[in-house]
Order: sequence, then structure tokens, then C-alpha cells
Amino acid sequence: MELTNVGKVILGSLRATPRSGYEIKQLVDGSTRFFWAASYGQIYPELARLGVQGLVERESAPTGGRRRTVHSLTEAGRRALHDWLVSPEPLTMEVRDEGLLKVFFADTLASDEALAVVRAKRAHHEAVVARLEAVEPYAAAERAGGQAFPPLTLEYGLGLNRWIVAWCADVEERLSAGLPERQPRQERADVPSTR
Amino acid sequence: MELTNVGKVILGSLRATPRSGYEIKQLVDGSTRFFWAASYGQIYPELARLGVQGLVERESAPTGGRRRTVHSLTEAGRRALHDWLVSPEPLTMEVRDEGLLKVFFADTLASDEALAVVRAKRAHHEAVVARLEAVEPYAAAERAGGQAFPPLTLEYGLGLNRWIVAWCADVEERLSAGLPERQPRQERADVPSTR
DNA sequence: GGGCTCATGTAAGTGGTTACATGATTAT
DNA sequence: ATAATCATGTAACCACTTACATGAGCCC
Repeated sequence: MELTNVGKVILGSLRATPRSGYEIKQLVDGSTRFFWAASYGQIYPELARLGVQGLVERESAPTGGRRRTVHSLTEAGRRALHDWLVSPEPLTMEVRDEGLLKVFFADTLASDEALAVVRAKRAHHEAVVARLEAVEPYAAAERAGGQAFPPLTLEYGLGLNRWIVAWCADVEERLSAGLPERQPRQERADVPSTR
Repeated sequence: MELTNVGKVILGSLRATPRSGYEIKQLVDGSTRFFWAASYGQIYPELARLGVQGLVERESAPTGGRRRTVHSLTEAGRRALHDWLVSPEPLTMEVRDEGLLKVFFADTLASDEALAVVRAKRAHHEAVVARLEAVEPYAAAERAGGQAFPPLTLEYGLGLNRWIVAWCADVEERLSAGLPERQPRQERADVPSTR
């Protein structure tokens, strides 16, 4: 009975705390989203399947008068999570990086356009860094509360994206140094302004 | 008429050289696979669609007696490629990193198991580094031949994966320093050996 | 002759996103 | 009152992988 991709995040999210599907989604969006995403369309059906397989238990736990179902790991669920975590299977690693693909093909572009491609990639990763920096305080609190690993992955995301920003900056420099401006002396002083 | 994901790699692969579907697949597997993959099941149908859209032209170009169809960009195809490359649309960036997900949940594990998780991730990226180093000479040749950007992305892959390896090594150190071996003084001298 | 690589495709299935439907509760 | 958030789900669709089918030429 192989664990699905979504199954892995779900069991992991329930490792210490029973949660609702909604809360799992919140957690994923707020922390693992950058390296492992999940949508409602996957979470709810998978929670049902994990229930059938006996890996999670559901319990009604309304907040105020609002209906709410929290899920917690069964013993089998805890075992399945552990088995996956220690499994020596090769690790899934998939990337789809449009910015880098553009760089790959940038030799068809004029030098200023190629430069813009790299700048756009840098801007993207600078924005990611900013978003990660914004959640850093929460991670510090978590770390104080004994949870060391989630903050570690935040550190990872920050370091990695900063490395990418630096790489882009370096390439931008090399490009503007190596490739001279095209027609730097193209003033239009000869064309009279129409207004 | 929006360009699909596969469409992007295909048009890019044809930017300078007409190629067969088979050759496109070879190229992708040998270079962009680490950040943008594509399978035959996508490439052939998409080549047909791009033909209908007038973005590529097909020409029979058998090698020896073996049938072969090469595709080249039409003017419209060249324009579509250029439009995509300079488009300011937000860049697709998707990652699915199972190693990091395991690290995220590693607080449920015993300290030696958590250490093993990080080591496994490091091993994975060390293998990637080795594979990329193996193709470095080809990239050097390409660079000499005027194509500067594909080798740049190889550099990127190398640098990034080396950074990850270093991060893992650092975390491993911190883990083995900060978390003492569990029961370091559990010698069984009191239990007489049965043989 | 047998196995490998070149070469082109299709069919079935999987994994995932997006949009929608519904409804209660809380905050402004 | 109404907008935002909490909460649970489903249906349609899209992207992608895997496996298969087919066949020719190449190398030993």
C-alpha cells in the first residue's frame, strides 16, 4: 500500500497535532509550498482514502457552531509515516524553472533582452527571499518551542534563493561587461521633435 | 494562442537548428532535464499542434534509409519564441523536493534517523553534481563555439547543487554536535554473551 | 542473427490545478 | 448589511508519465 505524494504531506502534517483539511492546506501554503504544494482538490479526497486505509481517524471538532472535522494519525498511520521517512528509496526531485529555461535559450536574443531575462529571474527570487524573511520571526518562535526542523527548511529556502540572486547579479555583470551596448551613440538629434 | 509548456522547450530547441522529435528529446534529456523535462508523449503530439498553428514546418530528412522528419521554426514560430522570451509574465517555478519534505518532518524521528535523512539528501545532490561535472567538457566546447547561455545554466546547476551539498554537510555537523548520541553509555558488559 | 540505437507515434492512466457550490461564523 | 474567513467538498480539465506498438538500420 504505497503512500501517495499528497499522502506524505498529510501524514506529516498530522505528526504532532490533529488537524482539519482546511488547516492542513493553511500549513502547506505557509511553509512547504515552496518545495511541496497541495490543493484542496487533492487534500480532501486523500484524507478520505487515508481513512479507509486506516491511517487516519476523523473526529468532529466544531469551533463555535461551525462544523469541523479533525484528523489524527492512527498507530498504522504513524508507522506509515515513519516507514516513508526512513525509506532508502531514491528521492523525488522535480523542478520546472521557466526563468532558467529562458536563460538557456537567451542566445537568440539581443544582448539587452538577454540581460532583461536574467534580471527578471533575479527579481523573482528577490521576491521569494522577501516573503521568506517575513516569516522568519515565526520560525524563531518555533525553534524556541523545540521544533528545530521546520525552521531549518526555511533557512534552506532563504540560503538557496539568496545564492540564486547572487548568481543572477554576477551573470548580469558579466553580460554588461562582455557585451557592449548596441549602438550607444544613436541620438536622434537629427529628427526634429513634432511638438 | 498561448504557448504550452512543452511548446516552449520545443520552439527553443529549434531556435538555431532543425531537429526531429527524437533529437529534441535527446537534447532535453541531456541539458534542460534538471529544470524542465519533456517526454515523447508530449513532444510528438505538440509538434503536430505547432505545425497546425503554423509555428513549425516539417521536412522529411532521412538519415541513410531511415525515415526521419525534422522540424524548423517558421517566421511566426520565431516570433512566438521571441515573444515568450521577452514576456514580462510571472515565471513558472515549481519544485517537488522529497528530501526537504522529509527534513521538514524529521522532528518525529530519533536523532540518528534524522541525520540519515539529511545524509540521503546530500548523497542525492552529490550524485547530481557528479553527473553535471561529467558533461562540463561538452559545455566548454559549446562556449568556444559561441553558445554562451547553455553552459551558463550548467554552471548554475553545479553551483546550486554544491550549495545544497554544503548546506547538508553543515546541518549534519550541527545535528551530531547538538544532539548527543542516544544512550552513549549503553554497553552491555553486564549481559553475558550467549556464544 | 541478435541486440542496440534511431525513429515515430498512441493509449491509458496518474497527479494535479482550477473553478465551482454551499453554508456557517466573524469582523467591519 | 456585507465582506472576509472558516470549512468541506466535487467536477472538469490539464499536464505529464509510462507502457506499448512498430519498424528500420547499425554493429558485433
